[in-house]
Amino acid sequence: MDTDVAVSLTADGVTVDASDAALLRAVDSEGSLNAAATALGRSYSRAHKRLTVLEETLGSLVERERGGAGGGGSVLTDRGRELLTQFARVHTVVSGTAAADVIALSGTVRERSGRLVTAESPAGELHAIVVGGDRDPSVDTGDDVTVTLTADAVTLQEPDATLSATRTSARNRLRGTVTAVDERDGVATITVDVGAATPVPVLVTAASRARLDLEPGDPVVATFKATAARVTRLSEE
Amino acid sequence: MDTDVAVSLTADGVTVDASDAALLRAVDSEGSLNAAATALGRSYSRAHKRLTVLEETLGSLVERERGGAGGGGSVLTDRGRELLTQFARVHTVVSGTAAADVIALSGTVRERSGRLVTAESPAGELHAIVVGGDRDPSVDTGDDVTVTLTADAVTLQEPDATLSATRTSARNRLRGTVTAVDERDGVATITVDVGAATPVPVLVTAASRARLDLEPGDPVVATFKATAARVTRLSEE
DNA sequence: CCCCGTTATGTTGGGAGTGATATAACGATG
DNA sequence: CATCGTTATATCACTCCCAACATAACGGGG
Repeated sequence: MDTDVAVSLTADGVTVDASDAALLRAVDSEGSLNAAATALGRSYSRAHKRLTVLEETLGSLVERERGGAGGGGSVLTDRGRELLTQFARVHTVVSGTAAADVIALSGTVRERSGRLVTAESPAGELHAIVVGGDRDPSVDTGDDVTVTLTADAVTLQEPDATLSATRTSARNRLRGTVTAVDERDGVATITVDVGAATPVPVLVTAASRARLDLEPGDPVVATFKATAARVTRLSEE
Repeated sequence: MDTDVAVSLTADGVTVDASDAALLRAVDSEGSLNAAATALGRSYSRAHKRLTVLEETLGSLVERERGGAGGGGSVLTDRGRELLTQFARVHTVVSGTAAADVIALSGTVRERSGRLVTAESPAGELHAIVVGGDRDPSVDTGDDVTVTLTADAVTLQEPDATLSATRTSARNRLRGTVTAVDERDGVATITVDVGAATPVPVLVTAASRARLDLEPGDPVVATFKATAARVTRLSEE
């Protein structure tokens, strides 16, 4: 059961999806809208129509010239290239987190101020933020919630390194013990039992794992930023 | 230009998308497949057909009974509810990162071992991992790359807190100065100039901002995990 | 024994998106 | 001035998806 995501950027009613980005990318590499469409196995007429619709609200994305030596051609404008890089960046970031393991901790809300929520859980005190979601009834004190984050957002520390806690950002801090280590390709997934219902997977580099000398049974402290964790009502699950 | 994502879970050829999850959720709250379909404004026949297709490969998701007092009804099975929570968790995590600001730093690869890449950048040395992406030609030494991550993955520290660096995971560490502070709803976006082409936005809680006493002009150290940052070839943008 | 609302199944028609095709305009090159 | 491959535009037919409709089976309750 692997997860995949479809990213799209939307502005003023138009939404640029992956196929649109692919079209722009093909125009950039092929040099003409016609060649781009056939390279992607799409019809020229549709590609052209789609492009004009996009440009109608986004401005000029492709500089098109007809006639001339080779019959003409198309080149990406600065705006088009900028749109492409923006899409690529969001895509890599989002698909990156989609590939990461998900951590879910359940607790009850003790306090809320603004978007910041503090919750009690078997693993300890949790700080996280609410994301102004789609159909998300706002979280309130006393609610049963789950705090979700990704395995790559968690940092591991030696259990006695408490002194530096005050010098950095306020962070979640869970004590636990290593239950499993899975290292491959320079990256290690450390499974940590923090007292929650389910052990927590943590993604670290092999270098970090070696430096901390982590083996099953070792005590560790797992920390993560409050802004990297999201709070949702349990009913919403 | 805001970004939105469509999450879907796929297994054995079937992909469960948001509308499927909504259907299951409606069945859970309405008590019958018929009521669920009409509540969602969808036709019953289609909903039923879709459900059977899903169950064909995922196993029983909904316990259906016909006849009886109220004519029957449908209840989610454990598997169905489990699928629903899994979907919800992935959804909140992914849409959470989609809502966060994207940080992009450009550099050139100096070394690679496994999925871990070390790159040189104007801001300093960067460590990040390659994500086994779609059409991603693997990154190699000498390549011009961009390292992308989200603003919520970056931690801020006082500039003189260097001593604790060795006790925690190997991390990226960029010195810089605060150029802007935007605090609202208990969450602050700190813009930091780290020497890169573009200043870096960092998302912290208002409490952290107050503790570190961050104001424009102040020196800070921005740190982030290597496993939270992705490397992509520059041509791929 | 009838009633009722549900599950189960199939058929039909319409609408949206798209490929395919046709035609015209374009303009540097030879 | 003819050529050529492109852009620009319009139309037609096809496919896919889905709502709508129809029909049957089901079974506890009145």
